[in-house]
Amino acid sequence: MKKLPLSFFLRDDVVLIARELLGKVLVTAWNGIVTSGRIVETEAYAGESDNASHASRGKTKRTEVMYNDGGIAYVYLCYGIHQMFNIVTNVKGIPHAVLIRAVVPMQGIDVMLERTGKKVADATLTRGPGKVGKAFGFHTSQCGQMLTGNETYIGDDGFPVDENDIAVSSRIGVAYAGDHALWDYRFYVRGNSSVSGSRS
DNA sequence: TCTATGATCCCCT
DNA sequence: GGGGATCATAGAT
Repeated sequence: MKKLPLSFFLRDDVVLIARELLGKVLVTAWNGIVTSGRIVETEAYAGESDNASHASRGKTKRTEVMYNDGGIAYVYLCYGIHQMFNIVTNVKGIPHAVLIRAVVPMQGIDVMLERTGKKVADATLTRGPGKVGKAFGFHTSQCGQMLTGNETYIGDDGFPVDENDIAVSSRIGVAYAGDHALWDYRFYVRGNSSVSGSRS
C-alpha cells in the first residue's frame, strides 16, 4: 500500500483534502502493533477565520502544532475523556486541520477491542472521533507526530469511492460557532454503518 | 490561582 | 432522548 506523500497535506484547500481523505487508510503501528481502518467520515477546520476551529483564538500552547507544515498529527483532549485525532494541513503559518470522525476497522481489530474494552467488533467500534482515538491508541503526547513515517501514516490502496456515495453536511457539535456551524465542511460515505450521526 | 467549558460517549429510562 | 463522566485549556481574577 502506498503512503500519501507530504505534498498531499501541504496543499491549501483543506476542504478538498477532507473530501479526498474518504476511502484512504489510517494506519498506526506503535511498538509494532498495527491497527488500520478505512476513513469514512471527516471534518475540515479552516484556520483562524473559522469560528469552529480551536485556531480561531489565535496561536496558543494547545493550537501551535497546527501552525507547522501539514502532514503531522494534532491530538487533543475533549470533554476530559476523549483523545481526538486531527491531520494538520497547509504550510507553516496556516493552522488548517482535518478531524477524522469515523473509520471502518481493517487490521488489528482484536487490539482495538482491547483498547476500547468492547467484547465484539460491530459498527460502533470506530464510529465517532472519540472512539477512533481510543481504538487507534492516540494520545495527546502524540501531538506533532509525522504522518508520513512508519509509526503513523495515511495509506492509499486504490480503493474507489464513488462520487455519488460522498455526502456533505454541516459539522457536528460546533453550535457555539454561530453561522460558521452551518458550513458544509463535513464529508462522509453515504450509508456506511461506521459513520457517526446522520448517515443518510 | 480559580472557574467555565467543550470538534464526545455511554448508560439509563 | 437526557444527563453525567472527567480534565486540559484559556481567559478572568
